[in-house]
Amino acid sequence: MEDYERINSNSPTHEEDSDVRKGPWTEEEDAILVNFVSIHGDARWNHIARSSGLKRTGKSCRLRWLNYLRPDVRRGNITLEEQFMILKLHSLWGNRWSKIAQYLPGRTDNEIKNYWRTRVQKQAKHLRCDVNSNLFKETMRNVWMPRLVERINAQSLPTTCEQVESMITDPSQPVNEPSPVEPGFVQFSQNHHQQFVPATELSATSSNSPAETFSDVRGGVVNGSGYDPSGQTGFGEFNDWGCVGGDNMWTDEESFWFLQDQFCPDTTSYSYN
DNA sequence: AAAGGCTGCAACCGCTCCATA
DNA sequence: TTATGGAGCGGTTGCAGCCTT
Repeated sequence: MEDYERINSNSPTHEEDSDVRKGPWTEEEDAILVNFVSIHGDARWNHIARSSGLKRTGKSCRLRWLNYLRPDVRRGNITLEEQFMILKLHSLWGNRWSKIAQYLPGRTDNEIKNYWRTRVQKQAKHLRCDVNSNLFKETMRNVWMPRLVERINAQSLPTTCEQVESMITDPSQPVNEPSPVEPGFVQFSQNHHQQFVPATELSATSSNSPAETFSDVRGGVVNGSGYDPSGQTGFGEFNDWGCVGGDNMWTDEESFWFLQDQFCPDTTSYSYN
């Protein structure tokens, strides 16, 4: 309790002292919570909130622990495999963030939700379509996801498409979810961690997949908007969204026109802004 | 250099579900 | 059966830091 009193020693009034604290957590609060959970375990959050002396709600303590303080929380950028998993699992389950998070070890539902809102929905916005629209789903399924698989396989040493498919587990074999590999899932192994991808989706990565079609048309001209990729010879790597990366990174507008050309070739009324 | 806009993320809110008395 | 409290979930908000003008 001394810790908490020290934290809040600058509180001006007794009335305010009795208020529940909100907002960003301090290092001292984090230390108190970590110490308390290490002794008493991560359950009964209201009890923890009261007993620890933290003037936080149980919900706030739980959230802070799960999303930030938990020792197995993974930080850093979302990997290609994780991006693929998010796209795929969201297509299966929708906004079931906690369920999706179960298949991304160390990632929290909050992190995945933020990723979806800030990255994926941004792309949908640029396409002037809803994330639940057929256009967007087609874009995900036929461009972004196959491209992600290509890049994942390119990174994995040396893994061909056939080798990836061979990693599909026997659906008849009983396993515990979410790890080891769930029946019907494919295991990617990279950077000392593993990811699991529903095997049903790997069929889209075969040699006849839309990804090949996509590759074939790289550098094609997209008309009607002032965008002229014909000047961009020698494309570099495509980024996560099917756009060219590196020095030849496509802008959002360029990728917008490219994707429109792929999926709405007959439409000329769209505009980018 | 400064101001305003934008982005990404941490945290909160409200609701639902579930266990227990 | 119903009331109550705790836990968990998805949606939303606030803000720090970055970017653009």
